[in-house]
Formats: sequence, structure tokens, C-alpha cells
Amino acid sequence: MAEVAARAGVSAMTVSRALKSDGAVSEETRGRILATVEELGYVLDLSAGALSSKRTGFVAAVIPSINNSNFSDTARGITEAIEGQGLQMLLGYTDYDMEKEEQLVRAMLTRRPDGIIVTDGRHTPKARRMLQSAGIPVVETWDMPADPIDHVVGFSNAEASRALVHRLYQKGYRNIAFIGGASRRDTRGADRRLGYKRAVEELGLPVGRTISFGNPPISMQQGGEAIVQLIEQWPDVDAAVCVSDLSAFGAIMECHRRGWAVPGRIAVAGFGDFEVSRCSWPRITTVAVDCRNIGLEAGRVMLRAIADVRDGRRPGPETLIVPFEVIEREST
Amino acid sequence: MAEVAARAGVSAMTVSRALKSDGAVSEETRGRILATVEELGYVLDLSAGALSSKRTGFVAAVIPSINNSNFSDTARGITEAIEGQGLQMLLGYTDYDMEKEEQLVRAMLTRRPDGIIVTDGRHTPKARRMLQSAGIPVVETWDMPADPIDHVVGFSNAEASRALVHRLYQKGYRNIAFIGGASRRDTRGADRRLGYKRAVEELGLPVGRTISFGNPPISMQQGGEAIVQLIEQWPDVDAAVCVSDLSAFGAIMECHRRGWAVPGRIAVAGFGDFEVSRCSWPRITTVAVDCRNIGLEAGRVMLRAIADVRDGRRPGPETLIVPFEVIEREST
DNA sequence: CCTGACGATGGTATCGATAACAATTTGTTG
DNA sequence: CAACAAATTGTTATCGATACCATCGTCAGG
Repeated sequence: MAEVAARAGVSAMTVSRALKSDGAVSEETRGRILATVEELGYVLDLSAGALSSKRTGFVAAVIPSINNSNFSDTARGITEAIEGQGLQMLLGYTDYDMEKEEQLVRAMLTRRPDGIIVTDGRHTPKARRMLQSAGIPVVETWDMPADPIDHVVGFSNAEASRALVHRLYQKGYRNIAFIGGASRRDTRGADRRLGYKRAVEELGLPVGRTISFGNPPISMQQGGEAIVQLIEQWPDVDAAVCVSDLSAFGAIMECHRRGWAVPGRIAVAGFGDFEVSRCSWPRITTVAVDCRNIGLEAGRVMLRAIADVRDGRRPGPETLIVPFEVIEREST
Repeated sequence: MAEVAARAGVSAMTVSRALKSDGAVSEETRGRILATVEELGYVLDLSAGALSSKRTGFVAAVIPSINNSNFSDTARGITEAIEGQGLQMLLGYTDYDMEKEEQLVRAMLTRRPDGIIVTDGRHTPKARRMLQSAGIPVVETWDMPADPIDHVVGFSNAEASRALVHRLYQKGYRNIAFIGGASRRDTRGADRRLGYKRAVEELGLPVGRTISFGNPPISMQQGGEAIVQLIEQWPDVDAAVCVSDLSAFGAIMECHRRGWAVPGRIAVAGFGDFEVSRCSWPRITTVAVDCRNIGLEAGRVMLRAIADVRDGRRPGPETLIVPFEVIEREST
């Protein structure tokens, strides 16, 4: 930067100002400086700027999986919201593992992000403590935490799942099962199972029709294996609620292969409104959440929070509940 | 850090050493320091360390889309390779847009990564120049660039597509079409189309059976729309090669809906071996590339290159060709 | 008992930018 | 044209760690 400054006949400070959009520099000087920058191929070093300004321009985002289109949509939403504001997303994934989340949070805080967005309402005690004492805005998403750390942009997975079961009941199904992961690592999956459980209980339906299969993320293939197991174990089941659309799809395809009509022999519903659910045949009944919008809103909450910190304001945490919708299609 | 140092009765330098794995500190002192760190809840500030050590510990990774499981698998591979080496991935996506790639590269270089991995062999002239003059290792992946910038871990999309068409020919198909995106933004898609073109020409098959539909990423739904258009335009077509498995899946589902047998009325093949191709019915013939492995290898090449830079070595660029495989399934 | 090697630790300069304030120039108004 | 405000630019200290070199014991070998 000193070199650019010398060449343009100004001080380094003026170069610095010329390179920020809001810098107070005369148009003429800015032009000259930008030309010099171009000429020398100079690239600003934000890692140095971060040190003096005490703002890195990073927003850390922690998602369970980068391969799950629901969460990558959320990541896209976050990017959309913050890019253009001079912020850059620092993305990491936990593989649905709270221990890994803790490590990741630790690693990210080491980079001194201006804020952090996590995709869960539950954390290890250490992770929680780190998030609380980091001194930056925190947004928890995709969940309704019982005891929020700071801001929240989410919905109740249990409520959504419950609503889906009720819808199936209205349609006439009376023996409804749940297919989900075997591990409790996936807290959202656990919440969906809980919602299912509540619904069958309050509807007076047979309970305990639950197949647990594999570790998250539950794959299409596991859905296929699970539905076979389900039908063997409880032949009278007439509908299956799957923890996600992917397992629902796998289940339906396995049914096709075996000549079981969907619906007819068994109805299958999913969760998440993945593209495959809209394009497969039959199309899959599911719960749609606007994943990208969760990211957008989380990003916006983060922008406001960062601006508040910058300007010394101290407003309370925001809680945003995003809507979900049960979408009925041909699979039920 | 000064506070930790004072509390532990040592200098800041010793604290710094205690916090690196390779630091030369006596076990006793390290123990005392780590205890103090824990007690105070101190978190190392890498953004400051980066400035003095001139190594940020970032590896920038630029992929076309975060929603495409092929590329997110590659990103996972990169993470796997570099994490545990004190490196952190800085991920960005271009939406298959070379202009956006340029902006992204610019933004990433501003963070002074220790290396950068891009998912393409073609770039805007400016992007190319920036990558060349950044003074850090560059790995181009998923492609075989005509004129590599530095290291390469890839394969020829054209060759893969050509091999697929040949396999269809062996199976007896004689009127083979291609379904791809309308834009030339997706350079890999363009390469696949090129390979298709070469194959039908050298096999003496009818040429020009090409449907272009929508912007990348080509969705499932667009695959469905495209196959209808294809059959209307050339009713004698007996096989369709799709630019990706997702469009192939959409096409097959649309055929189901309309009662067109796959195969029979028309065979459909994809590209990428997405999970949906293994789990749908019929399962989809495709070209499998080990996406995660591309990331792993790219990460390893990067690790070596960074170590070389650190130790002042200056070996030539590596080129790694990863294998692809045509997998024949029931859809053809 | 001296010497040199080595392990452990400390002191100081420095990485490359920006904040904060100071200084200078320019413009405006009565 | 004086006087003051606004716009522009410069100076210096600083952000929080690490590189580099110096220092101080300790111990083995002669």
C-alpha cells in the first residue's frame, strides 16, 4: 500500500480511504489511486485491516452438512444477505455431530468473525459457553431453542411433524409409522420424531411404530431398507412419515421395485420439500420450509446486530419464526 | 495473550509457543499455560498471527455451486485433506458464472489464503492473471485445462461423455440425443456436449440431436421439459444423454408420467452418479467420477505445494488425472 | 573444571492496514 | 475580504500475534 501511495503521490491513509466505498476522498485523487492500484496489480490485504479495525468482515456459518440441499440453501441465503455489505461467509459443517460443532465453533472463533450463525438450538456446554462469551452476535437457526443464546430464526420441527401426521389422519390413515435415524445426533430429526409421537398419542393411534435406521444424514438407500423392515414388522401400517424427503424417496422407489403401491399398500411422506419430491412420480407429500429464506433472514438479523454493535447500540435479541407448510401430493 | 502470559508467569512468546503443537516449550510450562488459557477462556487470535507469520492458514476453494452434491463432495474432500493440518477452507461459489468467479477470486485473494483451489479450467483473463500473480499455489480441478495455471487434479469431461455415447452405441442405440443447458456458462457442460458431438460424428450417427434448456444448474424439472421437447422434435430418437443425473432423473420421471417406457420408448443416461441415480427406479446409467477423491487429491496437492513454498523448494506443477467410469444400469 | 551444544525462555521489531486526531485546503457567507 | 465551516489529506499510534535473535541454565565430554 505504501508503494501505491508513493506512486500516486499521496499517503497510505488516503489509499486506504480510496479503497473503501465510504472513504472521504476527492474524485480526482480516488481516480488516480485506483489507476495506480490497477497498474501495480495491488490487492488489499484485509487480514491486516482486520487487525486494526477489529472487524474481520467474516460471518461464521455452521451447518450440519454441506451435502444437504436444505442447509446449502440456507447457506446461499446467508451469502445473499451479507455479500455486498463487505462481509464474507466462513462456512463449516458438523456432520450432525455436536462434538464436531464444538471443535468447529472453537476454530471459527479463532478467526474472530463479526458474528456467527449456527444451525441448531442445542450445543455442548462448552460450545454454548464459547458462543455466549465470544462477544459477537449469535443467530441460532432451523430450530426453536428452549433457551436461546441470542437471536433466533427458526421454527419448531416437532410442530411441523405433528401437523403432517394430523394431515395424514384427516386423509384417513390410521396406522402411521415413523422412519428416522438411529442416532440422537440429529437433534432436528429427534424433534420430528417427537412431534410424530405427540400426534399419534393425541389422535389415539397405535404408537411406537418407529424404525430407526443408520446415522444422519439418512440416505435414500437407507429409506429403502427401512420401509422393508417397517412392513415386515407391522404389516398393517398404512402410512410412513420419513425424517426427510431423501429417505422418503428411497422408500418409495423400493416400494416400486417390490410392486407395493404408493399410496395404496402404503402412503409415504417426507420432510423438507427437496426438488426430488416435486419431480419424482408419485410426487412426495412433505413439509416445506423456505430454507433459503431462513438463511436470508438469519443474514439480515446478523447485519442489524453487527451494525448495532458497531454503533454501540444494545437492543435485545430478535426471535423470528419462519412458517412451514404441509404440502400434500400423490404419495399419500 | 499478554494477560495469560502474566498470569502464568511467562512471556507472551512462550504462550504463543505453547499454543502451537510444534512449539519448543517444556511440558511443565505448557501445562501451566494451557491451564491458564482454560481458566481465562482465552481464544487465540489467528488473524493477528497471520499478519506476523505471513500465513493465514486459509485454503480458498471456489466451486460452481454449493447445492450440487458433486461439488459439495469435492469440498468435503478438500476439508478432509487439509483439516488437522491447521488449515481452514474458505469456500465460495460462482453459480456457474465466470464473472462471479472473477469477483470471488478477487475477494478471496484479499484474505491472503495460502493457496487456492478452483473448479474449472477456464477463467476470465483478469481472473487468470490474478491467480497467476497471487504468488500462492493454485489447483484447478474437475477439468483438463488446455493451459494450466499451476497444478491440476481433473479429468476430461469430453472424453467421459464420449465414452458414454460409445457404450450406448454398443448396446445398440443408433439415434442418440443430448440434453444440456442453453448457456455456455457451464464449461464442463459444454465439454460434455462436445464429447457427445465427437462420438456421434465418429460413429456415423445422426448429428445435431441437441436440446438446450435453461441456465445451469439444470434442474430435474428442466430435464422433464427437455425430454418432451426432444421427443416431439425427433420422434425417432432412441436414447438421450443428459448433462447431469438430475436432468436425467427429471426426464425419466416425466416419461413415467406420460407412460413412455424407459428404456424401450427411450433410454436415458446421466452424468455424475448422484445418489438419486442409484436409488431411483429404473436406476440410471451414468458416468461416475469420485468427486470426494478429487477434493482429497486437490487438498493433498495443495498441502505439498504449501509445504514446498514454506520450505523454499520450487518443484514443478503436478497434474493428476482422476479416473471416470461409465456405469450401466436399467435406464439404458 | 572448562567448553560447547542444546533446550528453554525472553526482548524487540515487525507484519499491513486503519482509527483517531491534526493539519491543510477549499468553499461560503455576511 | 474576514471568518468560519466543510472537505480533503497527512501523521502517529496501534491492533495481537510471531520471527528472529539473544540469553541463560544444564549437562556431557575431555
